[in-house]
Amino acid sequence: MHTLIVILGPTGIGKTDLSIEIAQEFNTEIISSDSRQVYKELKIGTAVPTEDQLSKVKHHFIGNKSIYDYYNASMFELEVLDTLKELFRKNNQVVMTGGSGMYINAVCNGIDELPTIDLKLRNDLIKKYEEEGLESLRLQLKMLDPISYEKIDLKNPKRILKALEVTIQSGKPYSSFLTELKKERDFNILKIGLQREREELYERINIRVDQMVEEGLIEEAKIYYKDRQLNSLNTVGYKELFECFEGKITQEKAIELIKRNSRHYAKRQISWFSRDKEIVWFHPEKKENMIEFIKSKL
RNA sequence: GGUGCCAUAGCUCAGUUGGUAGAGCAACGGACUGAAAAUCCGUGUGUCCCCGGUUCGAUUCCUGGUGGCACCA
Repeated sequence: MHTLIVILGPTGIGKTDLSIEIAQEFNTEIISSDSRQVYKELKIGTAVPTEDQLSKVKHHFIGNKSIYDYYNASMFELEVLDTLKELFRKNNQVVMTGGSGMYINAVCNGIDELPTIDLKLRNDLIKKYEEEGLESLRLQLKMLDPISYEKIDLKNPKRILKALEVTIQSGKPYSSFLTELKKERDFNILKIGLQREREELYERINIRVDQMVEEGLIEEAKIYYKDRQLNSLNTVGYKELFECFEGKITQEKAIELIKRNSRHYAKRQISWFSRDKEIVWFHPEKKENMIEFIKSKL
């Protein structure tokens, strides 16, 4: 039976090295489940594995897209399933590692099919939001899709925009697309979560940000300053430096904010993962215990 | 050594005419179905430096400590 070994945890916890060792143990390859490491232009700020690390184990979904491409969790799901089909021909186990909870869920549980949104429609709705405010979008949603209106976080513009664009594009309410069904996969899934003391995790994050700066994060961000409006660049490590380039904050302040925002991000990841009862938690240094656990489940 | 000022949340500080306290930043908790490193929601977390005194009641007033800062020696 084929097994997907998912190694997950917040940013900076130590997934990269560990997953390489686990992949080596099972003589297999790694799928990255990281929504920002897919962009080939973003290297330093997204902490992609080094050349040395990449040479040890073949990685997929790192640097396979461009920041100028449109990409999302559904596309990731389909592409990963394709890749897994290939990989399972030669390996009974495949490792998937990363911290993007929604991307991991897309692969493990699937997400419902939605129509592709016309770019003009999306921009029109955003324009409407900017000009008329959230209340106007709420009223429209209440009319077009009362079920979503009841269920959705009405203070979150992105949620309302999503529901509206799907409803308008398809002519059917957004809520009618949501099946809440978990898609069956033809492989087993083992979820391993990595945990550390909060203080230790934050210390690691702070140190890593300083390292990124030494490795040239500021120069990397400068290259893409002109593209700062892209969603792919609405990313911790870049957006703060763009503020600095605009003269709004000092470089020192930007680095401080990168650290803080990385900590906040880590916390959000912890919240997300803590809901998933399938995850078995380990300390990142307990590699032997993890391998023992994985083998017992194969 | 003397004089003065200060000591309140993790930090910087406000405040209480005596009824155990609140801002900013930081921090903490949560939500999440194609933008997700995104987006959104919620929460003051406190021996008010210490020992006494006055008082029904002291973080607040008083004595004495301790620590810090400034000035004078």
